[in-house]
Formats: sequence, C-alpha cells, structure tokens
Amino acid sequence: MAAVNLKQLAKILDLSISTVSKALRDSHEIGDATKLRVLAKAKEMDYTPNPFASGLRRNKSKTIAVVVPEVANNYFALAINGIERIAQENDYHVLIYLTHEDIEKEKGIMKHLENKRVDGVLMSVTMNTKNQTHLSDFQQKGIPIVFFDRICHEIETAKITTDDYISGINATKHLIENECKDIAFLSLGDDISIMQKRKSGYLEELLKNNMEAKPERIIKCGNDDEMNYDLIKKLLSGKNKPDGIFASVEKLAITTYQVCRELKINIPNDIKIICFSNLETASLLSPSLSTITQPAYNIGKTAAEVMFKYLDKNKTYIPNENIILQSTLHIRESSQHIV
Amino acid sequence: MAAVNLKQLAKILDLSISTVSKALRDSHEIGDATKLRVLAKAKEMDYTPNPFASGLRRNKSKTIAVVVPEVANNYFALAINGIERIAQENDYHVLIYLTHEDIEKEKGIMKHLENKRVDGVLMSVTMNTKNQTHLSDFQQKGIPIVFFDRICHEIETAKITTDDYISGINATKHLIENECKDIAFLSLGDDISIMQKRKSGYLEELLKNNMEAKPERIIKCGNDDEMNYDLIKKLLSGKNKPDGIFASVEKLAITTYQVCRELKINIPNDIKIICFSNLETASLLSPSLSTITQPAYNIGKTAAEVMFKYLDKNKTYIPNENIILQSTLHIRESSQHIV
DNA sequence: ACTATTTACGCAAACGATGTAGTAATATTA
DNA sequence: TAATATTACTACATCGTTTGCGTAAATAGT
Repeated sequence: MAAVNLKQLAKILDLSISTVSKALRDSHEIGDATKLRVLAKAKEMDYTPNPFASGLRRNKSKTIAVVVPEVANNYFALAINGIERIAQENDYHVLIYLTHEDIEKEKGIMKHLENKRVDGVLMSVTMNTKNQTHLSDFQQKGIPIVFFDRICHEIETAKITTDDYISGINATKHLIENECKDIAFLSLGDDISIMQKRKSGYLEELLKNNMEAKPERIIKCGNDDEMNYDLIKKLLSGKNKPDGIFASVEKLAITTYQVCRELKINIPNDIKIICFSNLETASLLSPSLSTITQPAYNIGKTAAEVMFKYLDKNKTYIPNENIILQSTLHIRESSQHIV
Repeated sequence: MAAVNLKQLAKILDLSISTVSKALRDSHEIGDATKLRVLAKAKEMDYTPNPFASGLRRNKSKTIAVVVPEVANNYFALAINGIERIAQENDYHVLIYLTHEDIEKEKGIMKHLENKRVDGVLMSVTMNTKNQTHLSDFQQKGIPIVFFDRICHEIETAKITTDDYISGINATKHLIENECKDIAFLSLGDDISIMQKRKSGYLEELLKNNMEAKPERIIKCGNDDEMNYDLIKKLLSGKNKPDGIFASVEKLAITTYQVCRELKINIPNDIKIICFSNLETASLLSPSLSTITQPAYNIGKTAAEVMFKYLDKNKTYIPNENIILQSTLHIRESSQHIV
C-alpha cells in the first residue's frame, strides 16, 4: 500500500540507509555484490525515491514549467508536445500554466514558481506583457527562463522564434502579387515583439511597392473574440474596405472567415486572406486557407533542448541567444487571384 | 537572489523558526502583534515556503497530474483548460503527461507518479489500454485517479463521460434520416469504453431500422495517420462503398475529408459524414462538418472538481460514480441530404 | 612485518517546514 | 494566597534523501 522508503529497504537488507542510497545511485563506495542485492530488492519492492525528499536535499525539482497564454490553440499545443517529448527524455516533469493573456495572472504564476518548485521556465508571454520586471525579478531568483515565440527582448536569455519579419514580408508580397491594392493587418495587441516584427515586414513590403501604409488598416485586436468580431466586421463593412487581409494569428483569420460569411464577402474574389496558423484543417476550409506555418513542435522541442543544455551543466544563467527557425508559406485558395 | 527561508526570517525577526512558521499559518498560539510583524517582514522579504520541504513534511504535493493521449487535439486541449482553471482556483499545480496512445508509455508515466509526486491523477487512457493492472496498482498506492472520457470501467472511482451511447444513436439516426442506407463506423481501436458505447449506439440504431450491421463496415483505425488514411481509402474505393460515415473521433473525419478529396468523392452527395469533434472550424470546412460536440471544457472542469472534492477532505479513496454530461449535435452540410 | 592505501560500509548532519511537547510568564479562580 | 489555567513563545523530532566524514578490515607496498 504505502510507498516503500529507504529505511524499510535498509532494514530488510540489513544495511544502513546510506549504503542503500549509495548503492542505488551506483556509488563507487559500494561493493558490486551489495549493489546487485540492493538493486534487486529495490526492484522487487518497487522502490522509488521520494521526489520531495531528494528535491529538498539536492535542490532540484526535476520539473520545468511551461507558461503559455492558452492551450486550445494548435500552435501552443504542438509546442507543448515538443517540450513534453524532450522533458520525458530527460526524465523531467512538465508543469503547465495558462495565462489566458492576462498579465496579472502571468505575474501571479511567476510568483508561485519563484520558490524553486521548478528548475526552469519555458514561456510565451501574454499579448499584454509590456513591463517585464516580474520576469527579470524571477530570473534574479536564480531560475532560468527560455522564451519561445512570444519573447521578451529585454530579458537576457535564450529566445526561440521564427523568422517573423521575413514571413511578414513574404505574406504581404504574396498578397500584392495577387493583385491586392489595400491590405489590412490584423494585429494581436501591440506590445509583443512578434507582432512588431510581423507588422514591420508588412509595412516594409508596402513601402517597397509604393503602397500607402494607412494607420486605419492596422487593426489592433485583443483577447475578446466578440470585440475582435466587431472590429473586423467594422473593417469589412461599407464600400471602403480592404481587398487583402494579413492576419497575424490564426484565430483572427477564423474570425475573418466568419465575418465574411455573415457579410457575404467572397474569399478570395472580394478579399484575399493569409495568416499565421498551424491549423491542420487549413486545406479543408472553404476556401482553403493560405498560411504561414511555424514549426511549432520544433520550436517547443528546441526551447526545451536549450533549457536542458544549461540545466545539465547546472548553469542557472543562460546567455543571450536568438535561435530562429523558419516558417513555411502554404499558398492555398484564400489568397490567390483567380485569372 | 537566493530564496529566503524560515531560518533567515526568524533570525531577522529575532524569533524562533517555529514561531515564524506558526505566525505565517495564522496559528492561535501566536500573539496578534507578532503575527503582524512576521507577516509584514515575510512580505517585505518575499518569503514563500519551500514546496519540497512542506511537501515532504505534510505529505502533500499540491499537484495533480493530467495524463492524456495527446494535447494537439481540441478536445483534450479544452479539457486541460477546464482542469487548469480549477487547479489554479485550488492553488494546485498541474503536471501534464502525454501517452501518444502508447500503453507502455502510459505504464511508465504511472510508475513515475507512484511516489507521491502528485496528490491525484486525472486521466484519459490510451486507445490500447485493455489491461488495467497498472492503474489498479497505482490506486493501491493511495493516489486517487479520476477518469474523464476515456475511462476504465473496471477501476472503482469517479468517471466523467458524455452520453456516448445516446450520441451514437442520434448520429446514426440522423444519417439514416438523411437517406443513408449503408453506414460505416470508424472506430479508434476496440478496447476503450467510449468506442464500445459509440459503436453500440450505432449498431442499436441500425437494428432498429432493420439495417444490416456488416462487420466490414466497422473500421478499426489506430494511431498511425497514414495507416488510417489507407484504411479509409480502401473503404471508399471501388463501387461497393458506404454512403454514410460515422467517425468516432475528429481526426478520422479529417482523414475522411482528405480521402474524399483525393478520390473525388463528393460530400454530402456521394457520402455523408458526421463525427465526434470539438473543431472550432467545423462550420468553415468545405463542406461544413456535422459534429457531435462534447462539452470538453466542462468535462475537464468537472473531473478536477470531483478530484478536489475528495482531496479537500483528505480522502484518498473515491467511490464509484458516473457523471454524464451531454453532448450536442450540430447538423451541418456534411451529413445533410439535399433534396 | 610494519606502515600505507584501498575497499566497503556506517554515522550523522544537513535540506526547510511543521507540529508536538514543553516552559516561562501572566491571568484567573477558589 | 495557592492552585490552576491561559498566553505566547521555544526546543526538538520528524518527513526521506543525500553526502561528507569516519573507520574497520582487507589489500598492497617496501
């Protein structure tokens, strides 16, 4: 019933606790015969060390935390997949925390994690994480953070991102090549770096094509789906509407599809759409959705690998490093000009 | 830099460690003035108790584990959402483990959790979990399990499911009402109870309509997407193909869509499809996908609530209880007969 | 044969928080 | 006033592991 501990094992084997402990950890101080005897009995009795006791003693939790805005999102789900894979390989456990894009919740979570409950944190900040003192404070406590996707430039550590600026350029260029003259950019907040990069790519490419970058074509969406719906509906109502939409995140494209359906706007005839997305069903949508797809699984995997590279060395400080993975452009119907 | 502990706090306050500890836990043994002084200093110094020390001492981890087949799946992602919400409310932490439908991985994970790392486990078993000794063994260790969706009947505990049998009947009935004469059932394995229930509903409804239940119309799919693709392609090739498909899980419906696209089979003219799914984009697919949608968020929420109901009482034993939530049928284009 | 080293183990002190069992000092009661 | 109860604290053992140090016996070295 109750879990066996070293004491009981030691008594049964008629050895001291420390001998048993050392035997299990394959210490050179213990004779081979004894080691075998201990190992066999430990297996027989199904002994596993109490994680709290060894965590306390060794000051290691064997746990990392993943802090993300949401999980019901293909991108983050895939990233978590990659993280979990690497964690399992390293015999680590994965705690998950959802901020729901709430900066206060993010702060609260970080406070909760300060006390060495975890050996490291992998995170994507909320769309509202402007001030990052809670993150630098956290680092000060000696727990490393690795950012992925939604990074914080100001914090010195490893950051895994995709080539968002280039992707922003490519997506915009693609729309322009498909006869779009008036492209709107749907942003998720304003504060986080990926948004700025994607937007920069968009603006840069407009400029290069001598197209005007109108402020009213940059729609700052948020976390409230209904408000986003209204914002996009407003954008697409009336006659002065854009003929191209570059959605910075998947859910804004979905919302745009829904708005177009309501307003009977034909995609791609009336308006062309492209977006960042990891939607599996992009090709099955009506019309199929053109996407910039990030290597979400690999982003998570890489973030975890970088973290473990330092954890293995017992390094709590991770120097600045920018790892950039490439996204791929999937051109489908939603963005193509039909001749 | 380093985290403050009770010892340091006590020294600064010129009190004993136990006094500080008790003051923080608002013990009646401590005078009000002292309590205030301690609380203020603790806040000032940003003290938080070491979770390993108190975990060890109190034999409580303040952590639950969620064990699911995958996370890149709208159903499980939403369930995790619900779980995480309740966990945060209860000041608990959530560990996540993915089995990837691998029974051996599931066993390994449970072994890892046996040693009181968690106070309870919420789980959906793999499609291959036939033998459940690893689960009853786990329970024997005194850690409660609550099942959701993919439950294990043989294990005595609380189980949160949806009305799968009824939903199976309703989906089948709907296809029959829409002129389907030959309906195939796409199963995910054979062993888990939700599959049996969904299939029972399907068979029952066929029977009620005097339709033959042909064994070759029950396709046992698995975890390998390519194999599933081939199985479904085989089913839909040739002239003797079904005119209705009831997919027991979302991904099999997606695969069916892909197969139909390749084989140029028109949905819903040539074949009608309905499936269990939490896909947000179901209504945007071409054609829009008819679904039985489970209240995934609430399932997760309920599972967590039941768990905490017992954890709060320090009850490690959870009696048998079947909580059944209702799914909703969303009829869309993929299953409707066009007159 | 006598010291030096290695081998194989045990002892005991941590790690940090908690809770039981004290113990002074003060307050209450008969 | 003496006995008793209460208040407000402290000392200490404990949770289960880990690990530095000590040590007896065995082995090696000269």
